[in-house]
Amino acid sequence: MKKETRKQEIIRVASKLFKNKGYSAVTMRDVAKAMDMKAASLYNHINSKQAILQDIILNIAEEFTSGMAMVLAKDNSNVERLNALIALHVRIAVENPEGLAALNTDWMHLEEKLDYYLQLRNDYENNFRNIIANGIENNQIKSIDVEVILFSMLSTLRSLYLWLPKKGTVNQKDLTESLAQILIEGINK
Amino acid sequence: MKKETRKQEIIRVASKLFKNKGYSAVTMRDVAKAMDMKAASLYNHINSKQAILQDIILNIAEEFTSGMAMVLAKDNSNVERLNALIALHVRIAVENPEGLAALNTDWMHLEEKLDYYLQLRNDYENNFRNIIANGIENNQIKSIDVEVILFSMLSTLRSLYLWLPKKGTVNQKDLTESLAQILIEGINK
DNA sequence: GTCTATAGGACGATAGAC
DNA sequence: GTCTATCGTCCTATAGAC
Repeated sequence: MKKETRKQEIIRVASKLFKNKGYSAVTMRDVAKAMDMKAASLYNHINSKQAILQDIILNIAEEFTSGMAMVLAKDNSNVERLNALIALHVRIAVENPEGLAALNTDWMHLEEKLDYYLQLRNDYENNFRNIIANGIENNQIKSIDVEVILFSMLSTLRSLYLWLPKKGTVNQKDLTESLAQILIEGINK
Repeated sequence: MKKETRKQEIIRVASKLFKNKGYSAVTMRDVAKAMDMKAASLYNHINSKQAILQDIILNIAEEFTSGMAMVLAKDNSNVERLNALIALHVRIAVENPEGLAALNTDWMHLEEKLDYYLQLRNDYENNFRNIIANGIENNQIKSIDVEVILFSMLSTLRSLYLWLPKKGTVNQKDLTESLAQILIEGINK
């Protein structure tokens, strides 16, 4: 494990604050206070408040993009691919719940990088949708409105960051299996 | 249908802006511009920006509370109760997606009314959890971690506001049925 | 690399004319 | 009920000393 640079520390502390109050409500003075320094000093390490948001959101968005590429690279069934995507979301949520919060609630405050982010998100959703649609075509998944299935799965997976911190230390494998069962097999007996 | 007062109009316009940028990023000058008036004039109808947020969030929170009370008043099975709660969330999301956005993303910016909101939300979640737990006890619902089921269902239902506007006019009954099938029966064939 | 000081503007809200 | 003018405060970011 490499030692955390001052810049990385600022970004980590800022993402925690962003999670609690949102990007717009967090001031550079808040970040500085949490870092035990003055706001002006932050600018020796980062270029702007906006640059912090970009760093947080784009790193995670690109992690989802490469995760999806790996899922699609394997020659698995559609249901197996959905299971792999559930594991991907759980892993990223466990590793960086604060960053995920910013991605989910503050992406609209991106400025120059907004279009790039939206493109990544759109591509990801299209790939997710195609897996579901293929599953329905091949009679592996129930013939329910693709958009409703996509929405339901993504809503749950995208909300993991809200819920994980409450659980203390989480057994990643157990959670992935429970979620897979609920999202794919349902809860009815 | 009673005629909308100027105050109600301001709150409706503000909730639309809050949905797009969040409470903190929306200024009273933004609200005034959208109303085609000057910021100072808003204060003849509302007491403060905070009062607008309170009105939006607490009205919806109380609607969920009374909806839950009605579900619990009927002598139905636990699975039937879950179906009724799905219908409740769909109805409120269709009626007021902008208000739901504020409730979901800006509740932490409530000031005096924060504790009251948190109490309503906590009570609602406890009732929801008990329905699931009773269903498991009575062998109607699969024996999966109650918290994971609760989280999964609430995540989907609470995200409806993000997704409904994309669908244009929604058939409320069809959506409720699709969601019920996915959330309760699963997607696997 | 941290500080003090401050530029330059936006913020919520009020006063008072009409 | 809407306006103009403005108060006092806070914002991001920079300049320059140490």
